[in-house]
Amino acid sequence: MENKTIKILLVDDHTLMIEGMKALLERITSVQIAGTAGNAFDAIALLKKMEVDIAFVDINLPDISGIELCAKIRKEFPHTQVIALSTFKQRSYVTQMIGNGAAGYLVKSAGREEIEMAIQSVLAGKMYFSNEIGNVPASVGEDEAPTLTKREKEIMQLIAEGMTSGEIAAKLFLSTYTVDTHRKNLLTKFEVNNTALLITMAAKFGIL
Amino acid sequence: MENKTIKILLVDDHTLMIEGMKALLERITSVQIAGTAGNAFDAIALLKKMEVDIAFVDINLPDISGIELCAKIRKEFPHTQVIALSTFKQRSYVTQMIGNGAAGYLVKSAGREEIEMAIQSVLAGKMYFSNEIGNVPASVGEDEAPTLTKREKEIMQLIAEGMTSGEIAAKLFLSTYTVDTHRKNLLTKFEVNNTALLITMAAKFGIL
DNA sequence: AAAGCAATCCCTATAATCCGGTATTTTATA
DNA sequence: TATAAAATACCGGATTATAGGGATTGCTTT
Repeated sequence: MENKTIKILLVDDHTLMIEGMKALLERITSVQIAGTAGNAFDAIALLKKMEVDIAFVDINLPDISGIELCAKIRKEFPHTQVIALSTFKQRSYVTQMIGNGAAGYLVKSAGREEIEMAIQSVLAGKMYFSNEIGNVPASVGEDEAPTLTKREKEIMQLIAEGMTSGEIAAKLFLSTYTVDTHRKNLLTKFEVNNTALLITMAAKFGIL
Repeated sequence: MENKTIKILLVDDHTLMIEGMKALLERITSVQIAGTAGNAFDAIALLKKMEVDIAFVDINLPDISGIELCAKIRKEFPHTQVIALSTFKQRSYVTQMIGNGAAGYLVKSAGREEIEMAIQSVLAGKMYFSNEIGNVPASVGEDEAPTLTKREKEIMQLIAEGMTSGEIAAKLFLSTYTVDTHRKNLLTKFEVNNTALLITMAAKFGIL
């Protein structure tokens, strides 16, 4: 593990971010950028073609969330370790990423040292978390976020953006009845009984 | 400014916090605890009676928010500098505190060194921010959170907790009409047209 | 092949919110 | 003490959301 080059995959839809990471990583000998992808779909395609040791995955991706991608990678390419990338804000995501198999979590403002440390830690089988995450919660009796289906997440997002059931239905080419059913299921899953509390919970869990 | 004792006011409704701070600060020569208050009202009263160099203000106070108190202090007692105290979570408040004249921002888990540094910085006319806040935003084109009245905040909170207008009215001994009016005003102030988006925005601004 | 789940659609009735006004009473504050 | 801002209360109509059902299709997993 010491004298082999470490193959890295970068997944982020912000080109600047990819470029920045590349520039940083290329200065590290023993590291090689195996590929870059702007979305989860391309990332999976690349992983099928090559061996990758570490995948840096942005939490916000255009197609599916980085959290899902993380789970997918861990399942289909167990050799590949995942390090999550995010802006500092969504610390509620940290828990979710860990739950889905991420080996590390870096904020995007991290410097070269942090990234190197993350890589070393993860290859050594340890987890690494960005300093900026801080002396995080160890959170008091936090509840688990319910598991949502793709459609539910999509609709949840649109509700949070202020769209009515009718508008959502129109946008997704569905019947309003269908959207209503999904809403009902969301309320049930979150164990709440109105939209206001639904959004509050979703925000707490970092789903928004 | 060097050889004078620095007079400090502590404002926090958690007695333990006050005690802890006192213990820390008393070890620093040249610092003198001028007074302590458990709410904004008492704090103002104390400020009227004595000269205070630095006020440590908790963001969460029982009567009015620390943010408002901060604005008030800066306005009525310009000689007094304000350092905000908060738990690590509400970093969205940092921006608001700065906007309202705070000279510093400390997380409650800060140690003696941090507090000393904060005091020194602030007296030297510089701003101080807790390490744990991190290389904060410099935030990209963020919108300003609208200014809410006390009642509005209160009702906003209850809406977020999932209560209906009727329930809120009962709890606050108000007419449902009144609660509805406040809701309307909230929607107007946030420039949204339903509760879902209202909560989303409030969460973004860290009001919840 | 059966079971389970996700996603779709339908119906009815009740409850809650939203929109557009208007209007009085407190409380701050200049 | 004016005057502004906040808080209170009211009305009617329109729109949306919620609660309680039931039902079909397709996909995956056992």
